[in-house]
Amino acid sequence: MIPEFANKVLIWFDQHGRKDLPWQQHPTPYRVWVSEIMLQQTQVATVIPYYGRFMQRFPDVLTLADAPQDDVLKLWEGLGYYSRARNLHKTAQRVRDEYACVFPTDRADMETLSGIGRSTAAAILSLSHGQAHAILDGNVKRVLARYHAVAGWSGEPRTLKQLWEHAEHHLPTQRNADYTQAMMDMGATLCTRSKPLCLLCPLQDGCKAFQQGKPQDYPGKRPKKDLPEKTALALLLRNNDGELLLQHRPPTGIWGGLWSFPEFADETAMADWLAQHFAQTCIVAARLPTLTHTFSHYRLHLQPLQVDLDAHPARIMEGNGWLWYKADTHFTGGLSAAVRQFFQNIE
DNA sequence: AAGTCGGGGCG
DNA sequence: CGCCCAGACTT
Repeated sequence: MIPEFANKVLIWFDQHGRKDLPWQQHPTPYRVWVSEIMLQQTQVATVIPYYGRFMQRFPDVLTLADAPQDDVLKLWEGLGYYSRARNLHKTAQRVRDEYACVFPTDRADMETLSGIGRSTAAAILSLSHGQAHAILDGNVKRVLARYHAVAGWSGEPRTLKQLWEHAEHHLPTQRNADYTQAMMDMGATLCTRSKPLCLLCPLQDGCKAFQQGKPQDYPGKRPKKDLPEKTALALLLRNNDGELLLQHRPPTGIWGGLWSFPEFADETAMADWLAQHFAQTCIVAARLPTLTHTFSHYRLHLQPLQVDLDAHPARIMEGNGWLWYKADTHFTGGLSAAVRQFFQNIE
């Protein structure tokens, strides 16, 4: 049975929906899963080249599970939210070890995997197996919030609950994969955040926000709070081969698992560290322009200080989370956008 | 300059 | 449960 809402969505999909996205070709759970994780944080146009490189390097879940984490982060470089790449890797290993490389087909089992919550599990099972589950990503939230004039912000539990109820209510028992894709497409191409194309929308008739004449008022906005400002020093330590020291960051926190310049709260901390590791006084060769990086919850001002070593450094720093970065050689670890930008500037 | 995004993790 | 965390991109 296909409810009227879903019927309209499906008719629109047949004419206007996207059917040629890379992950729509051979939509196996693995291929859909990787695309969904990438799409959680990034728009389709940006994801496509990343997805192609990722599938080329990791064509199946076993290849991904067996790869070094550095390789995974390298292909994620620039996408942000690096915990998702780490979760992707971890989940691949669980699917290899606990499910013999075959993704579970039960939604509850799927949701125990790292990085897969209710909506992502539903999307994978819907798009790859046609199972009838509702999704609720940002696009679908917008469509439903407008159609039903749900005013609150989806970060509020009761608003989220209402949206899930609407999503479940409209679910068709047939053509679920097309319906899921259609809802995402409508949110992305028609029911956009600003300037929605209501005149082209198949749901215009029943849409409460349209009737009110103010689709832009939905969904409700996250209450804003001002960002704390933080500052730190980034040490650009150069040895006499012209190589720069990179530090493997801890697995959690900002830029987790990526490689970046050693960071210090102040020059005293930096000087102490240099004295301890290189028996060298801290002679700052250059103070480079401050880099400002904005995260969702604070703004970071990084002051790069260049220090040149006069003696050849001991090689004890190699391995164990440290390396000397050679500008002209291939480096397999992941770099944050800030570090990459920095390297681009000096090259 | 401000808004966006789904899920993890903690108390 | 309620709250905070994470980053590069679009508008």
